[in-house]
Amino acid sequence: MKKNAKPTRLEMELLEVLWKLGSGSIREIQESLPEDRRPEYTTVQTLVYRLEEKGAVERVRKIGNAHIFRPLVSRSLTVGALIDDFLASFGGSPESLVTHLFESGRISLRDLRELEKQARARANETHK
Amino acid sequence: MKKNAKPTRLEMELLEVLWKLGSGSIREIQESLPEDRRPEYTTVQTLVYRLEEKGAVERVRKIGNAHIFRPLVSRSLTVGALIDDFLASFGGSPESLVTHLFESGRISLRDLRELEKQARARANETHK
DNA sequence: TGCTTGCTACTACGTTTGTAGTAGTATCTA
DNA sequence: TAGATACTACTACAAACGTAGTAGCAAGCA
Repeated sequence: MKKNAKPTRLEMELLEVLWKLGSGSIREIQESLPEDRRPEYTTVQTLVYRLEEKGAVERVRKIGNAHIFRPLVSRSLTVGALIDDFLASFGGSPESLVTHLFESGRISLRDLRELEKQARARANETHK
Repeated sequence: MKKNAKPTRLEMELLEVLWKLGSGSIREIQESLPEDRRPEYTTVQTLVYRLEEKGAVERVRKIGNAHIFRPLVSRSLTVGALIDDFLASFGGSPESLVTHLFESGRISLRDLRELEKQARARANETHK
């Protein structure tokens, strides 16, 4: 997963859980998933094993006979990879994406102004 | 493809070609693809057939013995579906996406201001 | 009109992804 | 300590995707 990490939809859901929990067993991961789409225990297990093969998670210790896993990739880098891939897939620049968000009504002018303000605030903080 | 249309990466590339051309034969579509990743003729053919099954394109007429295809879905609706799906997949709101774009340096404060300005301009036009 | 070339229709196949079952073992509990 | 329970390791499998080959027919050319 290290290079060009791009988890699949379900893998991403498991990773989100691990990022939130810090670490956890298969069972804990499974039970942290939203009940409406919670796969069987062994399905989650398979996914965790695949993430392990890809180097996205690792076993840190055992509790009883259960392995505890933790993420090896950061959320922000992973989301970044997803965004890059997505932008490439629809042949768009970040600007065109934002434009589309606006034109399709997914984000309002007000939102944009607010985001811009926050961005400026963060930029200032960083540079102070 | 009508409901919840979500073309795959390659399907999207073919659709982009058709949106640009208006309509075209398999051969034209294939040759409009960037040379560095241009699949074999029959690969493009398979994809076009699949798009046809999904109702994303249709045959409009024949030239010689070649069928001419044209898209049945609009680019903006399709891109919109992709964006929605993407946002759902990483559990994000449009705002968080824009924020991430900014924080990861994919878009600058200047870009954001510019986009916001353009957005306001378009908004004004629309409401006048 | 016969030949060559291009296109169609169909089939094939490896990989990825989502999904889960099974056999066996380690733990805990009564 | 024997039985119940939980977890592991492994296997399976269908659908979606990317990729392309083959057989046969149709069109245009010599």
